Amino acid sequence: MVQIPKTPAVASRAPRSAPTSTDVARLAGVSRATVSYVLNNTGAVRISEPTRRRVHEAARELGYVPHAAARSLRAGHSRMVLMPAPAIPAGPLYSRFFSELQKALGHLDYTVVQYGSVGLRGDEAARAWAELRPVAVLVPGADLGPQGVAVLKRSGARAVVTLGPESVEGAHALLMDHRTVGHCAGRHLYERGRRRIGVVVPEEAGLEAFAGPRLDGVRRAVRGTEATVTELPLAYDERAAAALAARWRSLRLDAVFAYNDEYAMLLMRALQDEGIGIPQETAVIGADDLMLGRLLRPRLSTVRIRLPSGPQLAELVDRAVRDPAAAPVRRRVLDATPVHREST
Amino acid sequence: MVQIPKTPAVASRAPRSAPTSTDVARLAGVSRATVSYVLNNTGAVRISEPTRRRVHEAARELGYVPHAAARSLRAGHSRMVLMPAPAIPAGPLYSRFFSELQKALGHLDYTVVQYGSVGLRGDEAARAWAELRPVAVLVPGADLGPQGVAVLKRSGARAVVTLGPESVEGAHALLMDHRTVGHCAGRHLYERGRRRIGVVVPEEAGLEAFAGPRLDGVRRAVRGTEATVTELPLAYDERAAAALAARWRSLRLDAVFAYNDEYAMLLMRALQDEGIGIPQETAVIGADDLMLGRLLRPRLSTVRIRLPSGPQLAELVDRAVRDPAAAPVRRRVLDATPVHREST
DNA sequence: TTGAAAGCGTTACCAC
DNA sequence: GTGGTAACGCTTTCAA
Repeated sequence: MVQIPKTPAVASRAPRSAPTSTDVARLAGVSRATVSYVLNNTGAVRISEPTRRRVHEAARELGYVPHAAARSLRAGHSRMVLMPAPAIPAGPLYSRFFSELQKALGHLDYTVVQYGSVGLRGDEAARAWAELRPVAVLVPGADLGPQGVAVLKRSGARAVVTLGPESVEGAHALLMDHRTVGHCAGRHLYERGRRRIGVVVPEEAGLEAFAGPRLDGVRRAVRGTEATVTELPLAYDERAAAALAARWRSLRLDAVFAYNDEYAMLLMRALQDEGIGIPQETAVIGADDLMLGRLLRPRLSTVRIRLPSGPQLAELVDRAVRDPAAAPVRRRVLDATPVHREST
Repeated sequence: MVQIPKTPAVASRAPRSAPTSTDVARLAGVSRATVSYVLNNTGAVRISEPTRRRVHEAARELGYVPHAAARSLRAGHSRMVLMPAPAIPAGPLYSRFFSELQKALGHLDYTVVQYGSVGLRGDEAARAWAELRPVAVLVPGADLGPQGVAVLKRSGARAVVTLGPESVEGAHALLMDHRTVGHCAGRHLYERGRRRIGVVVPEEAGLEAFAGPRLDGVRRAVRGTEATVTELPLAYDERAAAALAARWRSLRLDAVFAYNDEYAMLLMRALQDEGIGIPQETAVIGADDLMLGRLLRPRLSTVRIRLPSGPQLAELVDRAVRDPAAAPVRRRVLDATPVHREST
């Protein structure tokens, strides 16, 4: 029998485990320290050119990839920015916003990671995030309490930023108050002479966080006037829309804010099928300014929403990370403007 | 001068760094090993009830959160499933698919993480992912070559699954061949007597990966017949659509496959504004079966796309992880069926 | 210019 | 039952 000596590094075509810097060092005939110096381009230490080449060569040959966990364990910190992945599929507005933010943070050399927090809620989720020891955490929505913020900070997060309706003790807050959207729509309708305003409230789960404030915003917009606001629960579904349209005239409404452009299209179609004149008999306004709305006939009036730009927000995060002791930022960032087209 | 001894654990209300299991052990008056046993509920070792309580108490008081990096470094593996975050905002179909998958993997006790790979491409991206030592990697699109797969596997990934048009050497492949979608649309139009078929090709960046195959699919569907296929570049923009509609009659087409329902709506609107009868003069079909299409008049025919269910795919990943030596799976998973409504 | 060694937070093996 | 100790892969200080 011939014994084949198995040098770990060259054992076989399918090595049992990942090559380490030790393997690289061995192959290059240098110490682990030297490998680290070369691969990280450490400025303080000069390594001879031939050595550098040998190290690089060896690393390439072995397919060496540094171990992020070991590195950040040693360093005591990472550059990971964590955000929970949205539980419900996000709309185009939000998706674009996240994409941009991700890119901008990437340019600042952060690694952005979306964490799929399945069933976790509240402090449980915060603990799960904290296990990864992110340098910053961005949390949309209201999934995080003061306790959660404390947990994250204690475990090394230098910045916790919430994107939501309310600010949370200890965290930076980008206030995205959807009441503004409703307020904008409500005022637009009121100014155009409408007095009996319906507000669509989606029945789909996960939308309450937006729907409630938008409704509330409309109420505020007409508070102290003679105008009335009627809540209209609606499922995103043709039958439900038809049913609502069928009893529309009995509701005696002269306008409706349809939550967003998609619900607006759904409802508008149903109202038109019912022979209700838009905007003469009922004015319809949506929100989000999707391309969709421009294509409808009549063209759909809407509320345009502007979220903070990626680079702007990225810089805020970066500043917060660099100076964790600074006072928490508290900034309104949801900008809403009415876009008047033909449906109102 | 009175020297205040700073026990790290109780130093101040704002500890400089995260509490470790050492801190918990010290506070509970036990060893680190015992802490580990208690907090991980290690079955093999029996710990007295009072000790357990003391440990839990201490952990709670300090707000102790285990350090994932240290844990997985020690364990030599993690349960992280990594997927690159989509560079362009994904549509509702894809978003829903990912949500479901994430949930299903979560139930199998995997941690799903979307990695924001900004400008990284190909093997560079693969290396960045490999640094995290994920147990499995799911890659949509064609961003990964055989080299990349090799890197990932060498660094410990037990399963690499691609979701895309082609299978990659060494990886499991869920083949999502969008030619099927085009083929489905093309055949539908042909069967309904259409012979001069236009195919919208979006000009937006990032869509080529889908648009090309969909176009190709239409070509295949009518290969060997007298039918012709005309490529129609189109930006997602009212003006572009109007311009295309203006020269529509000169194109002498009797049908168009509009890439998806959104482009279909855009084009259909422009054609209608031009006085072109749908479906009499030109049949229009979209894809993705969005709610949108049902609301248009005429109701939009479409191609319904079914992706694999979350639990199904999660189980595939799990199996692959448990048996990395098994032969790579290679399965077609994109199911397309025509939905005939009024526009064709 | 290079190497030896310590230590980051965990867990698992083996004594006590 | 409980506690010491080694080891995971990496970086960095110090010494040669």
